[in-house]
Amino acid sequence: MGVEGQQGRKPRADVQRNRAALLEAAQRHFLRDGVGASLEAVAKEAGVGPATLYRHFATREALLAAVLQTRSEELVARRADIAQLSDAADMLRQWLRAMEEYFSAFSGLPEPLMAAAREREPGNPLTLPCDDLITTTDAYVRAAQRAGHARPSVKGYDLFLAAVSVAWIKGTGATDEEALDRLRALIESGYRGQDDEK
Amino acid sequence: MGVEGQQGRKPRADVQRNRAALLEAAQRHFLRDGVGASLEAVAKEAGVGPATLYRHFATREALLAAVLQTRSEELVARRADIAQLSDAADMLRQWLRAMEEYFSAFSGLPEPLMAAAREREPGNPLTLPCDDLITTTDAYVRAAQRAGHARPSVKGYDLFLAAVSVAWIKGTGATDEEALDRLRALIESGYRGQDDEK
DNA sequence: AGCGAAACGGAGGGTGTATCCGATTTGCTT
DNA sequence: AAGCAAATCGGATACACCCTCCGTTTCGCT
Repeated sequence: MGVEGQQGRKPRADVQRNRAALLEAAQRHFLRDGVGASLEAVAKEAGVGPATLYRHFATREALLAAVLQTRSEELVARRADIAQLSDAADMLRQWLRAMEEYFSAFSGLPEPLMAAAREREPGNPLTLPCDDLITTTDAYVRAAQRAGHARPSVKGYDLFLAAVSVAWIKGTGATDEEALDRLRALIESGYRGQDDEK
Repeated sequence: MGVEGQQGRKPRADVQRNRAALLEAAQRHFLRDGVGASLEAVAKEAGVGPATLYRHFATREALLAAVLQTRSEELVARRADIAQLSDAADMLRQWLRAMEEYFSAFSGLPEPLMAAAREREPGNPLTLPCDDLITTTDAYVRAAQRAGHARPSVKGYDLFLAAVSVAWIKGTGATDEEALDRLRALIESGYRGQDDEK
């Protein structure tokens, strides 16, 4: 997986400039209107034509993935912090919370995220980050299970789904923070509890 | 809440015919394409112009609510069956499952449903059925709590949210039935477990 | 400064939503 | 059976958004 070392030509200045302008405009629009924001409007605000936007980001998902890059790095940083904790239960809880906040970056983000989780082809730019999150979650779950803080039957993927769900509900704006807290408590109690099935 | 007894004129035949055709076409399209189906296509398949569709159903939600009427009645029937059970825990579990199936009638249905739950105005035709479901869920939760099968801090609304979430995930088509079962188990374990917080 | 490749962006085709208004259908009356 | 007025219909239309083609412009290199 070596990087092509030789760059036959220096990248054009306008390319970088436009890309940056597009990302900034997209971030604003995604924040305000959710992931369904008008790409036409994004292009206009960035001062470029529609074609330029599509040349830089072939699909809405590609643009979304690029905009999420920053937040993704924040998440990695938080993951490093969390890894410093001593209690496996705390680690899992905080990791779930960090994921949930990541999923809540823009309203409607859970939708394309789940679509990415569905596809096994790497055609979707969101698939890779998604898979990474699931794997990480599974590691935290296993650690919690070894410490006796999680039921053996729970999988990392399950809690990934739970975190996406909470983020989805939050994104609909239908509920207050209090109800969300109760839901989080419900989930936590759900993976902590005994495996008492027959 | 008396019905206006006098009908100055017999309702026109074409009105009823068109309404029925629209509902049938809408049902087919919602089933195939989810709640985002093209209303234009629905009108065409029903053999009417777009204006006729909008005259009968002012918004997509109104059409959705009308199409859901049938399923809503099925749900009421199941509720009667469930009320015959002896075990409060069984009742709650089966009611949650029945709701979840109702929410899964069409792909994407949870979205407008949550939007309806958000609005306090009865402008949205989905708000009323929604409120009814929450109230019913709360009744089942309370019964389960009295029998010691549910934590006291859980509210009906919480489990309504949980059921909507599971339906949403199912609707994304990203997961197999196995993962959904684990998620349901997680939720059940969540509301059954002890209230062991400090 | 000039050249060729790379990038740009406006124009345009396609789909979907929602509304206006002249034409049509319908139920009722005579 | 025929006519009337009101209710209903549906094509035409305005608008928004997505996405792509292609002639024009910009940029890096020499």
